[in-house]
Amino acid sequence: MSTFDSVASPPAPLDPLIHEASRLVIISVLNECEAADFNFLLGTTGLTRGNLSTHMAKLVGAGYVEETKQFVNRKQLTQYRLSPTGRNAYTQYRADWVRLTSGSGRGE
Amino acid sequence: MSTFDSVASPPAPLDPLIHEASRLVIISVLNECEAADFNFLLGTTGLTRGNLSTHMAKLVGAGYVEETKQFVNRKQLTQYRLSPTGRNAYTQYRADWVRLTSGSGRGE
DNA sequence: TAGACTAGTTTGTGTGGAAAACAAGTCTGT
DNA sequence: ACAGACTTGTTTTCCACACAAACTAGTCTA
Repeated sequence: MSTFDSVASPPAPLDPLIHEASRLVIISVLNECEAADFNFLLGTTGLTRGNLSTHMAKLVGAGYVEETKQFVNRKQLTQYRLSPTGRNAYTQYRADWVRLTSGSGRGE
Repeated sequence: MSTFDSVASPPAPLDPLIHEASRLVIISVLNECEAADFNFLLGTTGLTRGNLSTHMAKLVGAGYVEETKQFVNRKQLTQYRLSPTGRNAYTQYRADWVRLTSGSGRGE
């Protein structure tokens, strides 16, 4: 038996889908704005189209974000909004992050 | 010219060296404990040896962590501590993260 | 109807994180 | 004193995923 066998708890694993930097930006934007379209996110996040597209696909695929596609003025308009699941996950993520960076509950 | 040209500020880029989940755990542990040895980090982070080794190498390489190797009781003992640079970077990272997740300064 | 623009998606590529394999040294028993 | 197990890390291999370039689909202008 080593000195450590199960002394310290394995830290809360920080939902990778949210923790990834680009998606964290996207989600935090969506958390403020009730809904945001593709171009707005493009501007606020600074991502390329391809990148934004794949990240959104993942978030939608995970059920964190809801997608609405429509045509306005004969143009495609894709809008995104955080789902309740996504909002919960984001809240959970932030709590985990704070706990992690504040020393796992032992107090600073 | 598109609707967005430089409307929203490209968000603060969250130092990737710190943001990566495993290293974030490591650094936050080091930020509490004045110094920690390899096995202690192994226990608290839950990483494998190989993994921990490579992450520490990166942190040391970046100057965020200082490494001290010695022999105690004929055994190798490697200790790590956050450097001033690392501590600053960590502080900066946390500030960036908070700003990001609080809505880029527009206030929640 | 050709060419440019908008709005997004799909496809390659390279980085880098995770675990397996390896290395170097120590201790224990016989 | 030598074989085998254990400790303490390091190196190597593999694979997932983020990024950007290329592509697709539709609209507008001349």
